[in-house]
Amino acid sequence: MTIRAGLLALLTSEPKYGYQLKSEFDNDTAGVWSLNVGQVYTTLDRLERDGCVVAGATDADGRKLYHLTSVGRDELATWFAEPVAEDAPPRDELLIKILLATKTPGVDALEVIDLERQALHEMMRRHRRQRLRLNGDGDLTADLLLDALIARIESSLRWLDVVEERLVKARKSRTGRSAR
Amino acid sequence: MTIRAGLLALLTSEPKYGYQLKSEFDNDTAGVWSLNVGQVYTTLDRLERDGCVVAGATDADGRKLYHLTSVGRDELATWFAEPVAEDAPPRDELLIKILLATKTPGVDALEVIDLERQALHEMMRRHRRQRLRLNGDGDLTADLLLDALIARIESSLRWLDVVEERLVKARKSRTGRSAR
DNA sequence: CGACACATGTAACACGTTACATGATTTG
DNA sequence: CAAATCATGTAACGTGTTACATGTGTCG
Repeated sequence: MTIRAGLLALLTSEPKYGYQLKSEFDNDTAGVWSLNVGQVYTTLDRLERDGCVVAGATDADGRKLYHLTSVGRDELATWFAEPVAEDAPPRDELLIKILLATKTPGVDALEVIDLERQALHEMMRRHRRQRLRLNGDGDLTADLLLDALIARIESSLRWLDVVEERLVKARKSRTGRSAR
Repeated sequence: MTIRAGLLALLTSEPKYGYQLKSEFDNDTAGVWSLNVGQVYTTLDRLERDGCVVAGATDADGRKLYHLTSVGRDELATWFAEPVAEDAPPRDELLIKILLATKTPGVDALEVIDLERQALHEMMRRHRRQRLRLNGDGDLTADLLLDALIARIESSLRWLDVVEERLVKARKSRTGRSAR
């Protein structure tokens, strides 16, 4: 739904062609969620099939321009009008993984936590570096996006600490009992 | 990948049947990511096709038991050994939506933010209520999961505040200029 | 000239999701 | 007895993803 709605959003201002949509989406998400071009075309096909867009005339350079229809406009309006956080949160691989790690025999949850922590730190470093690079570009969007990503990672890191603490505590009390 | 790996993880301790896997997964994720039973069976089919599990004999009650194979064990080990946060973060609908809302003509980003904020607050209330209910159950996992979800929502809410602030600031400076 | 960005598409597949069908067993 | 839970499955579909094929234009 994300990409589909994203393309509709990009088409509201004016008709655009596939490759252009890819570039704009990439820019608007600061390159964080770069699209595979092929996917833009397949998604456009589906949008056309569903009557959300129509492929009008080509532009001066022979590029096929897609126009938003009223159906598409409606779908987009609905997307903006309905909150994302409706029911269940999206399945989060990190959370599920850690929870299962604590319950799976033969898997040391503390090791998994450490691994994920390192990867998150690396990710955060990358984001911070990118934010520094962008600083001064005046690109508000990119800045906001990076803020969100960094904040989310920090939240994950704090959570990993909490989980680790509880595991260590549980482990200590267990060895304490068995060592008596 | 999440469900697939999840089923493998649940099968490490002993052979299990489909319905059992569904219940255990639901429990392990505190009902937050409840599985559709049908999906368990289709995923098991795919796992069998890929040689990760084999359907052995049925148990005393005639339920089909799936055993983990060495291939499955390997795949699971790889899953645990590779960090989730590898490259790009998962496409986040909320972030993309807000970013696009600020750039889409005819859409009031402040309204969208407000809507999402309300939904997030509602979600958080639900999680907190559930955490209170569970308190005393001694279910460590559920508690940890709810902690993570609440923390994530708080992080999203803070971010929405930041975005709103910047938008209001930008809007003010614009009207200030035009009103002169 | 060679590499790279631009530009459009197709084929195949993985994963997830929903809805439907069917029947046994348990329990209020 | 009726309803709910247990239990297994199938069919159809939507989205996303990758890899591949193909061609034009541009720039060093």
